[in-house]
Amino acid sequence: MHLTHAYKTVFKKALEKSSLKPTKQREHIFSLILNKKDHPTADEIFTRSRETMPSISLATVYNCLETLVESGLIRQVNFERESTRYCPNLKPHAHFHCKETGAIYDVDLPASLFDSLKKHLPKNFEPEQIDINFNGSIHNTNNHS
Amino acid sequence: MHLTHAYKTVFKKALEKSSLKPTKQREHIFSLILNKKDHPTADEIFTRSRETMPSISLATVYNCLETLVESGLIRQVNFERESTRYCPNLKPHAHFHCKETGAIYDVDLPASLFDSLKKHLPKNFEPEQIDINFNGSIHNTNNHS
DNA sequence: AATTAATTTAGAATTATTCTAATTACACTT
DNA sequence: AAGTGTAATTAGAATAATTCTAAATTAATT
Repeated sequence: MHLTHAYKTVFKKALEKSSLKPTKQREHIFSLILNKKDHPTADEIFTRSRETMPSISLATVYNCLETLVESGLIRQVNFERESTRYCPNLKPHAHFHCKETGAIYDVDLPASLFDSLKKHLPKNFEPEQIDINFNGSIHNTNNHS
Repeated sequence: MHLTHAYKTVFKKALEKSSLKPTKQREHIFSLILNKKDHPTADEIFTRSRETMPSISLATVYNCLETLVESGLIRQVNFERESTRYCPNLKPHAHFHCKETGAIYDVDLPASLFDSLKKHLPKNFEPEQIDINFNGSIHNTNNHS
């Protein structure tokens, strides 16, 4: 679990811009999220963290996640009232939530689609974020060969 | 707080289709949501219910809301991990959440937009519901007259 | 009227998250 | 190197929305 040099720079810059410190714990959690992009919950991140940093606490995990979100390095993803999940994909995209497995998939979307969504808002509405969540199931595509 | 004849029929039909009973409490809560469409939380609905039905319990409010959602009469609306809110608008629409006031506004969207969203899913992904949530603020449009 | 099944109810339990207060780590000065 | 100040981490308590449980009520059916 390790950040590449490039990500290390991004990490430091992003935190310092909000005058936050690039600590061991923050870096550890960020690298965890970058290296397994399965939209883990805080608790899952806590469990994974402990494998390589046994002294970290759950409160720290929550704190670090908050600072990473604040500094724009990761995004929160919410489905209904399930535990918040975390996503390092910063491109414009939506999420698909499989109601059978609970898994979450990124769905890339063109920026133009977000633009046409915005066009439907009254002129004085200023959106900062747009969340698009699909909920459904994933069919088996059987090959009858 | 009263359902029109038309809505009473819709209400009964929808519940009976899922073999649920059109009880006083369910009707009361449904009419409350229809008559003040401000996306109330369960707790707000509980408080409002008590004004005219003082014996209703919070558990019943949660139960009724669940059955109303199940039978398709109302929709749940979630923002981040805030309390779930309830919405009787069944047309395709999105929600705008004002981060200053916490208010939620319906944003009507053409069905075509939902269709083009769906086109970006892999072929075996079967969406059942699409939630679109804007988060932002509402500007003052001053009239310099 | 008796029986049955569904609904309502009060309160306990659960769970994700936030809060609190104490400790630790670190940069900066002397 | 020791001292100071600030931010970060930590453990555990507190909070809040929701769900669960088991008993009581209601309504429909025999």
